[in-house]
Amino acid sequence: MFDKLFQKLEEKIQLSEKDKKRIASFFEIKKLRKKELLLQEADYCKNLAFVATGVLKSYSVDDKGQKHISLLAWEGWWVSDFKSFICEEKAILSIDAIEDSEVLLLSRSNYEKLLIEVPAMERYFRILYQNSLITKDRRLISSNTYTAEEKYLQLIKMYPFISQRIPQNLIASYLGITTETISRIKKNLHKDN
Amino acid sequence: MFDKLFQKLEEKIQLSEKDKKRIASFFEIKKLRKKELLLQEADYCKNLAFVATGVLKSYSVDDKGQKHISLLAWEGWWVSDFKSFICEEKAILSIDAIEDSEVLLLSRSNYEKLLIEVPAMERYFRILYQNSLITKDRRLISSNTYTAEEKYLQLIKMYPFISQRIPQNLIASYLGITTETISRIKKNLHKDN
DNA sequence: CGTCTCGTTGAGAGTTTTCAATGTAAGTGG
DNA sequence: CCACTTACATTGAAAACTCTCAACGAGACG
Repeated sequence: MFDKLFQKLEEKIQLSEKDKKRIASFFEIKKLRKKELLLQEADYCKNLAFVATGVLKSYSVDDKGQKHISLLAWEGWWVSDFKSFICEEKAILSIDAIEDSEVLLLSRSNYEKLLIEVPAMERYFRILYQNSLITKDRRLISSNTYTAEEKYLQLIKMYPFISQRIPQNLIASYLGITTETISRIKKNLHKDN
Repeated sequence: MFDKLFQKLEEKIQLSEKDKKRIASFFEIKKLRKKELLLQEADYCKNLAFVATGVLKSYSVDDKGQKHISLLAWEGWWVSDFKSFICEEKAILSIDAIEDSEVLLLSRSNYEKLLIEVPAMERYFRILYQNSLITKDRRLISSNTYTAEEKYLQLIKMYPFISQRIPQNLIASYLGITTETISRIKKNLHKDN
């Protein structure tokens, strides 16, 4: 269960066996069935979740009841309603499992303790957030700059196998467009060949 | 010149006078005239910039020559092409001054040194990035969820005085819409009163 | 077999952009 | 101080893009 976590941590920082044991002790293991909720909107987000296996999605729901996916979290990714987790406010995101999944949960107090007791983790999270910022920046530029078709093509290029694992309607929601629009984009692409 | 920097740092971490002197030694001061470039697209982004006074904007230019502002950086904000800075790639963003400004530059090698020599700065940047992530997340959700009018109103609510300092066409670019659209939104708002 | 989920298609509606023209305020050099 | 230029905002009309709604189809699953 912790293999994936340590693998990801060790991409960015060095850890002794002792560190690893200490780190593991801060996490709680949770299994999720497909569609099961990890976080319900308006609850407090008590954990940072590391996805060991499976895929989760985090999303918000607007006034008209439409879902907007903010993150697709695969194995090796972290997911939470960050603002709720950090600021101890009510969550505006919900999080659930797209497939049966296993996650490692890190509570707020354990997060703080971990950062202090294992200084390398302070560094790990700084680097993780630094990289996430880069990704988010590009997504934001992309979202404001490109048409639906361009955004879709960029996504496919970045994650060629995404449609084998994520239904089209969720991909659409992630891109901020409708599933019908994707359907038409695919049709046009075929025409052009 | 460094007052603003220390003020911002001390919102998040504690610093001794000795730390402050050490920190200051890593920075280089630069003054920018209105419209002067801090970073040119396709150059390498060699610095993290802290805005001491003034406002800068970072933006990308698409195939059609249109500018898309990714960040408006006021006093107390940091700005850079993060990906270029961290990964040492060519920048896709340009950065210039909207007003006469003063910035403090932190080079890549000084950044690394600073994080190691002053551990509190590791913590500072972790918290800074953590908060930036929260903001970016909300912007991304907003960008994918709301209409031009809703996005504009949200921005005005968040930064009531923004239009006193930032021309409308730049605000439009920041929101990923056109200045004409903002003009029409304002017209409609007056009608409703 | 029936139900549920997911994707496709068409037609019409809505939003935002594009392009072009005009207005207005501010800044510069003579 | 005026004339000229430049930057920025407004308005209209047409075009482009994407959505909405509704119907239909295909596959998975119990």
